[in-house]
Amino acid sequence: MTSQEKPAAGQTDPQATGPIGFDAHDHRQCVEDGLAEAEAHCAEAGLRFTPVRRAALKILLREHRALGAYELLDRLRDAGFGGQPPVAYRALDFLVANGFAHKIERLNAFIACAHPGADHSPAFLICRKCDVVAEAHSVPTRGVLGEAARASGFRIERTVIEALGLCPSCTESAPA
Amino acid sequence: MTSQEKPAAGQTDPQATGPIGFDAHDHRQCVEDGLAEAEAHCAEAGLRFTPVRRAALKILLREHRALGAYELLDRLRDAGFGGQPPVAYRALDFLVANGFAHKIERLNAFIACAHPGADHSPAFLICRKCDVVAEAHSVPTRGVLGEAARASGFRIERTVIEALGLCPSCTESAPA
DNA sequence: TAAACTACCGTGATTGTATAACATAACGGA
DNA sequence: TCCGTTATGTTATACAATCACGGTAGTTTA
Repeated sequence: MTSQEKPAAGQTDPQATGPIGFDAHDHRQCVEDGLAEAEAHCAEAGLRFTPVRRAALKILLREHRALGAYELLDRLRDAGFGGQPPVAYRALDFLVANGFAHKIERLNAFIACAHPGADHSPAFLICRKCDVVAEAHSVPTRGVLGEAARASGFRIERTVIEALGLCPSCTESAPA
Repeated sequence: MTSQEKPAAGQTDPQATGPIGFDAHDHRQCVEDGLAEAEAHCAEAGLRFTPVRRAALKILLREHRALGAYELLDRLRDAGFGGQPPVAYRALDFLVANGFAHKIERLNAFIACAHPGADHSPAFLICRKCDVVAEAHSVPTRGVLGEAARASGFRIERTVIEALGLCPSCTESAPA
């Protein structure tokens, strides 16, 4: 784990305003927005937004980067929840299934959704140097996959679209 | 593991002609082609196509589906090579680094390249029912990732493009 | 009100994936 | 022949994910 300009190791300062995706914004606000959004969506859909699930989402929102399952588990334990793997994985399953978080396959890690509420197919830009992750939208029926699927009669259900490389700021410090 | 129209469990008959990608072709031939292609490429590029690496590629070519690292390891052990994880992973690293095989992130598994020789960015269609994998070409600078990268100044180095769903034949047997 | 049901949570153990760390053997050039 | 590089073998361990079991709390049903 490379935590660079973070105020405290292991626990990000919720007051901080820092880079998300690749541009800056009010971090404190988006944690609250994310939780409120999830709360509303669950209430409407009859889903149970339980304490563990809420805590897990809060941790992911605060961090605003991809977190491994065991990292999340550590923090859940610190927060007074169960400390065994299934505790984290069940919460993550719920969050991912309902679009509040995404799994980054390349990293075997999870990140809070940057566009809560929307039912979408995400695409990610992942910086290999500073671990920042930016989320964009993709359209499964377009692009190479869509063409190949149409041509062969394949029915797409989910897509994994991820790019690994250097984010703008890391590109400057390590050119060529 | 769901091996459907395979003649023997665990060990594919090298004489068989069966579906690859989603269409049929001469399987025996493509194993030999793949090995010959790799051999030639290594000779030209000054790479060492050692016995383990050759055996690993042969196993992947024979199977023609995504194989887990430990599955590959078992077969390497059966073939008289070292039985510890790094043996498989180092062979896989070599094959992937030189484009003779690809990793399917979604499955944590590896598959022989279907277009040997070409330096390319692969995209995959993965059937969740029969585990067949089809390989297509993608162009990193196009599509959602390319647009997002250009817009933000991100420099793409590698991409992971995978679709999960139902292949043509599985779609028929399980419609809706 | 009590029984039955369901969904969620906690825990222990296990399997699968991947790499670190270190020692040895094989190859190639000075 | 010596030496540096590369590949392999081996041990151990970190990290990821799931299985299986039992308990609990809330709801439904009678």
